[in-house]
Amino acid sequence: MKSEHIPRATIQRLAMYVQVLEDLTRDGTQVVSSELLAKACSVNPSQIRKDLAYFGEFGVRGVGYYVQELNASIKRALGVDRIWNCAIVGVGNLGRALLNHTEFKKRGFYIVGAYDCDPFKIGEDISGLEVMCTKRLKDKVNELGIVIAIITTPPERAQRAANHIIDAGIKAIMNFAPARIDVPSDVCLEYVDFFHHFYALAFNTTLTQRYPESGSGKTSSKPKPDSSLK
Amino acid sequence: MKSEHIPRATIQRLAMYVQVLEDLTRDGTQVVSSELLAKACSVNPSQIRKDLAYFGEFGVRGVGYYVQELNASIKRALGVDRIWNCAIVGVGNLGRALLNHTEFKKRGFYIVGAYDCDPFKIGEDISGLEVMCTKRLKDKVNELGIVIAIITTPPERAQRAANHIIDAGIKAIMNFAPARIDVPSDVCLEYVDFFHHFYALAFNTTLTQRYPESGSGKTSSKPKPDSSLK
DNA sequence: CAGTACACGTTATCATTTTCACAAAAGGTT
DNA sequence: AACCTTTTGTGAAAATGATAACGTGTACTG
Repeated sequence: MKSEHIPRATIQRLAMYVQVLEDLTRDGTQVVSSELLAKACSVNPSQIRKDLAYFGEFGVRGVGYYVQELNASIKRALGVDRIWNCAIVGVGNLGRALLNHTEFKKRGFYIVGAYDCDPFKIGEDISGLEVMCTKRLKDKVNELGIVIAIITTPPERAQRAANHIIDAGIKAIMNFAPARIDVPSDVCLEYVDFFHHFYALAFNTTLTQRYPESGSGKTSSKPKPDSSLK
Repeated sequence: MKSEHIPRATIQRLAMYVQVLEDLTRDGTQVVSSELLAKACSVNPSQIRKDLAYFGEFGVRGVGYYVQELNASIKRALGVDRIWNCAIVGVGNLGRALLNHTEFKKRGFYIVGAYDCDPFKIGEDISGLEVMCTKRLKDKVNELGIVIAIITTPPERAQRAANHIIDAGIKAIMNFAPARIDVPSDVCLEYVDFFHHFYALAFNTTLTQRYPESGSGKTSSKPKPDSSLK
């Protein structure tokens, strides 16, 4: 029913539910059952009910879940019913792409600062944001209300970037650089490396081609529930 | 020791090991123990030995693993010891960013085609690649040897893109669009949505701030092994 | 050339996560 | 107003994944 320890997998699924619920909202669907939601997400219906049970009771027995209400509840549970101000550290290809990515604002993650150690980049304007020296991050944290730092440096400079971030007192880091970094235990850290997903895809594809039997050669991950959606 | 069903988590960790092993290679390290590798990856040493055991015996007792050799073995196990030709479907901000991302080629994923349904984009040249109509994908698959399709369309067009891809006979899809899609069971599908990671970060951060006790408010995921690295 | 320390591979144990199964509650129906 | 259908919430069972413990092979030492 409430808190205790919540599996990481649950959090990831909650994020997925939000995605589907927003699709449903756009479609104008009012109510959804765990069964239907489960199908759309390729998970087990009980799974969904269990996941939600960590945070409270959001459904109506015999009816299902009110789409918008559930969506709002999950977002509140995840802590994404607010605005998170972010700074980007490392203005290379990827950093620029993220700065131009409109989805950030839509999802409540506002990029309010861009930092780089390259003197040639400092002063440059990217979609209305002036690139500043990474050393100035510390001064700007309070002024801009930065709570998340996004590392988009080359791998060899990721740790140094992290050090600046930690020094600036920021407690949440999203690391896009393909390198492991060390941070104090009071700092939250997430890695994004989509090549890991590519590796997984390559592996599954190779498997499927070798043993074309069991569906899409899943390793043992997701179930294959029905596979017939509308 | 061999095959059986391999957990998805294992695959993801293997990808991480590769990353660390390549760092070690650059540093000139010859041999690494499961203990050391484990520390660098924040996992349990047994975990690493177990993960590797799915694929064979790669170490030497009393010594450890030869870094380069192990790296090559893992890559072979994952199926990334070859070149995978990819096509990008959807040439928006994100698609362009990926097209310009040099890391793809380094990792063995060659982007050999770019497709979009917008007439204004067709014909455009992006880093040496001519954008073509998505409908032409089918003709080009064999000619270019495309085996992976990358969807970078807006969410509402993701399913249509997927349909074209399936129709073209491609069996592996990497979906960057924030939308669930349906594919036949013989098609491998992976999702990349880094907002899921942002949600997880937001959640953990919120937790940590509420209950600052247990380290970085981990839900229950990774261990916190030692936390002292060099 | 024994002896010893080390680190892997493997089996066994433990913990967590997922699934199953059912009782309780809501809403509609006769 | 009682009944029936539906679908949630939840505890128990099953499956899965992670950790610990142990035995084995390697290399090094004296």
